[in-house]
Amino acid sequence: MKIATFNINGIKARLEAVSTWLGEERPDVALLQEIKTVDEGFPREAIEDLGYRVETHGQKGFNGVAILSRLPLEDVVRGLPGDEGDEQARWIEATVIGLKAVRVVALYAPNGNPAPGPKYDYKLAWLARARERAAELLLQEEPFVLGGDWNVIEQDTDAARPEAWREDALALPDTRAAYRRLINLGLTNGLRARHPEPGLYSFWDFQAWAWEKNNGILIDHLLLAPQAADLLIGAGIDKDMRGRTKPSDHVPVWVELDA
DNA sequence: ATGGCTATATGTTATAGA
Repeated sequence: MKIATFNINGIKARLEAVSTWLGEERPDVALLQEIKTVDEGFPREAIEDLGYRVETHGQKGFNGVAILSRLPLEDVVRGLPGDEGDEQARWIEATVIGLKAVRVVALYAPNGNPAPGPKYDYKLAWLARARERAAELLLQEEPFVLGGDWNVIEQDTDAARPEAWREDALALPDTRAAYRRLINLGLTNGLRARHPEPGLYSFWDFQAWAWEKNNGILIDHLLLAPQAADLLIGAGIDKDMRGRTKPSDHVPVWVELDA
């Protein structure tokens, strides 16, 4: 079961790029972020025609996540628990029925800038809620994958220019600490389990020739429960997507599981 | 700090992204 995460930065602008990618890479499951549309605005038929089931959790203009799957989906749940007043669409779960059942989450963590401030407070609270949900899922002792744009630069080697991010909400010590508290529940970073080397990135800014200068950061991650890490076969980044026509500023990151 | 690119909707400008 190949599971990819991809922040597409708007499905309306990215339908062609996403369709081409699905056809070439054939992920069994695609966890999408920043669909930037309400559910009714998602081009469901176009994706279904490619052989994918579609489950969305959208909102108007910003955010929004989706799960695309060539395999059956069960028990779809929308929203991250822990704050009834949170109206931002950043979390959707489903169980994928492959050779084994795998619970997957498509998530879009808050950016959090400017920090300090209310947006940063929301980010830290959101990461704490994600940790609580992960702890709940771990109690079930079944395979799961938390895939998405975590908006966290885990360590300086995940940025081409770490000094440029030192004061940024993506790399501040409190951000890294909140992320580590989640990882330390016992989750495995699928890409890093196979590729620990520096210089791997999943985002390059649209501005200032970031792509041309390879000024990137790694912030899109698939975090595996122990029962999913046991099934890990391989992992990678579809880096070439960033150099194509009308790209997203993110590229897909994927894992292959024996499931 | 400024600057600058992209997407969306609030739409000939503002907001958010990272």
